[in-house]
Amino acid sequence: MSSNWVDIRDEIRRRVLERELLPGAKLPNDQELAEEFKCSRTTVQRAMLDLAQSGTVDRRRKGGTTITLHPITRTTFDIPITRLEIEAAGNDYSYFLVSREILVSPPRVASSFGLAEPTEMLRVTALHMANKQPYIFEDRWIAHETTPEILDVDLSRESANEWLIRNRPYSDCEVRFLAKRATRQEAELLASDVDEALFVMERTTWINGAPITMVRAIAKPGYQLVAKAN
Amino acid sequence: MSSNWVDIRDEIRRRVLERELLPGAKLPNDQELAEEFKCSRTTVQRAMLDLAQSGTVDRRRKGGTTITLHPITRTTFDIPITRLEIEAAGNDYSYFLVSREILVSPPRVASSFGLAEPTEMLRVTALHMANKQPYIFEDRWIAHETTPEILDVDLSRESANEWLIRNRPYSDCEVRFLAKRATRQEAELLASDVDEALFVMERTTWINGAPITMVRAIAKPGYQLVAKAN
DNA sequence: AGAAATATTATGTGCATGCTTAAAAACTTT
DNA sequence: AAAGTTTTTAAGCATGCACATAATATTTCT
Repeated sequence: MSSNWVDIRDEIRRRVLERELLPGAKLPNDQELAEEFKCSRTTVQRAMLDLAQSGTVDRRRKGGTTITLHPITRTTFDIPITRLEIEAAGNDYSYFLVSREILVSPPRVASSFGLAEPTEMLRVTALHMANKQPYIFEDRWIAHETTPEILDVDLSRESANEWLIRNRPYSDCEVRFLAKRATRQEAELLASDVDEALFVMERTTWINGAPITMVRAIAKPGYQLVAKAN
Repeated sequence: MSSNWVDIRDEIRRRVLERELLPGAKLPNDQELAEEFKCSRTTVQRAMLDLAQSGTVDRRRKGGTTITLHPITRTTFDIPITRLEIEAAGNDYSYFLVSREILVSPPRVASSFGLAEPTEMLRVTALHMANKQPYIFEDRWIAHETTPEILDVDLSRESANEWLIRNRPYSDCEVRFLAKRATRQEAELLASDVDEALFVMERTTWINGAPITMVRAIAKPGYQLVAKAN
């Protein structure tokens, strides 16, 4: 007769779906819910933690628990290592280095790191391919002041992507998604038309405030990032 | 001297960052960690729950806890109601209905719902504006078989977005992000060039298997979706 | 009346303990 | 050796209890 925390969570969700609980509605306190569901307050707490994390309810000390007033769509995306994404889809992965040079970062890159001054950085561009077809074009800036070892890595064999993920963990990461028109170079490498709309995943990482890398993963035409919400 | 769960989580994170724990490494079991941190197993469990949810560790019964072998970037995006997003940025929100008609859904839409047959649906297009400037163009298909009440709503006053969110909760939601070239109509409405690359957030929702709505939110040129990971 | 101090209350966190469950490992049987 | 069975192990779940903390409500003081 008594419930586990999943049952409680699902029952609250059901009440929201059935409109027995409307946005802004106040729930009974944990103690009362525990009595209703014939379980301990700890179990209710566990269910409420989950509902709060998914954005279904708001919890405030003394204020109690309320159904979120303005429902949002909360989605979690996992951005994997490109090689693994390709292999997971059962395709053959290959990679080649397009360019590698040391340059002063343009303002766009410096400002993304929160740096006032343009700095010398290692700039690497590379192409990831699935079944010999272009898949993702990677345009990367690496703060070689923070990660000097990268200068000794043979990037024509191993992608900077993987080397960094394995050897330089980060403490902070900012992700942005955007669309951009294909430049002539991008169009050539990704086998698309110039001016085609391309989907871009941009990631900037730091370790304890020091910049590590900023990468634009520019996907082939038609690429979609999919996730299930809730 | 004893730790709370946040301290434990942060210490494990630190060990990963400092490469004291490498990907694939096995952690001591909860009991041993509890002794190390001089706290109860429950507290360790709480920290591990958080680390598992953020994708830092993998936990398997009997298998124990290991540092995630292939680190991924896990990001949570909250997609708010457009009006609230605009108002939160301190801008003035306005909205107008562009079109409203009943049409047979094209294959692209039907297949997004997982429907084999094309079905009659209500198709609504509308423009959301910030400070009188175009912000997001909304191209929506509504399964009026599932939600007949929508036919009586005055969509020139209230956006379908808000009416649905308030009146038709969903049990399942699929989100996809992509880039598309501006059509002539989109370019006109969003004050962009034809062929400009536009960022699209597409959401499809169901309630217990029955389709509710599919919406393409087509953002103005230059729009970026930003999130902090971890 | 308005400000400051105090009490109240609901959630948050932690502890000790025991039972459940999935999966690996060990063992048996074919 | 392969296949099936049992055992063991480590994480997951649940309980009851106590104290911490933050936000609100109430009272006291000026």
